[in-house]
Amino acid sequence: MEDGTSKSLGHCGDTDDDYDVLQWDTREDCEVRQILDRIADKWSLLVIALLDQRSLRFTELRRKIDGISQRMLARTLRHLERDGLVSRTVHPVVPPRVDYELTPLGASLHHTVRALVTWTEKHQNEIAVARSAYDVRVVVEQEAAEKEAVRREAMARGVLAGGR
Amino acid sequence: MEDGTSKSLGHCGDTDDDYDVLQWDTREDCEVRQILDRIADKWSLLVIALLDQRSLRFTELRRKIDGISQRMLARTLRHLERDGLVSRTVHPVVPPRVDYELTPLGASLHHTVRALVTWTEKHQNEIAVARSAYDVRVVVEQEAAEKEAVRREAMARGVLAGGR
DNA sequence: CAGTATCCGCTACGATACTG
DNA sequence: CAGTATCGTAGCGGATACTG
Repeated sequence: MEDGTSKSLGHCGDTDDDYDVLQWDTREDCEVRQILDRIADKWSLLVIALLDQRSLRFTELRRKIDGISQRMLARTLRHLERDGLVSRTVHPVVPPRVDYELTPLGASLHHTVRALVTWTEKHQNEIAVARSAYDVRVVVEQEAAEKEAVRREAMARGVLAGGR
Repeated sequence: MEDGTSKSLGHCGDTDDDYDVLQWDTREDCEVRQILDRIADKWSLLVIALLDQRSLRFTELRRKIDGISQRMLARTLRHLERDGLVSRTVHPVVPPRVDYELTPLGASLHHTVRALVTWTEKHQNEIAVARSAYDVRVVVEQEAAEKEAVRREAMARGVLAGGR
């Protein structure tokens, strides 16, 4: 619907008095943030990765991406098209046929996306281990806290009893 | 939600009759998808990128990340901690001091995150151009469609008038 | 300072129905 | 087939208040 791209800026990285080595602006309205949020959303990564293999039709994408609704696929594709990452080709035949493929810009992104996916695949076991370790720690700490509470209460009662 | 299928996972990439070169499972419940969604969310990328510079305290992070609420920062940090990407160190002093830093695992991710950010910075102008081009196209097409509609209506009325 | 707890609005998203 | 339009809902995320 609306779209707040009224900002003229071209590079928004060097303003605050308090910034340091960070090479990238963290401000909310920064264009980089916006683009990043768009690219790194739930479906875009999937679509980009799939389209790198070859161009695909709407329904092919739909079938390949488990759990996506037409709505979200259409939305995602339009966003990617708008950002110039994906091109849309309508073949005037019946039944209608629409092909999606990565633009050169999109293809250049894919290299990075692939790296991210590869990293995730490579480390998913470590992450799984870390998660269970964390979950165990939380439970243990909770139990310890409960015992501590009981102990204190008992002590307080002891003091009370002694003071009478 | 439900998950009735007894998957022989361990590696979940090769089941359907219709799969191709894609090296990564697109299914919703796949662990890779879940991890990706977590890493690539609105704040995680920021936090990881910031922590690569040096370890930071809670409030330092809060101040550096424009627009984040305590709630989201705490949430994000706990998620990252749970996934073993960030370590949390409590210094028992007053006032309390808590340092966050990347674990080796988190540091290895950062390399990839950095690549993503760099790509975005590099191509933000191209994307901006693509966007305005797209927006113009949409407006033009809309206007054309409206004129077409008017034309047809006029023709229809003409036919009606002639047929009377 | 470094959080957690509570409330709550907004919108992202899915399900469904309809169009060219 | 390739979408758009409409509606209902769940949960993301912000604001505020409270704790250790």
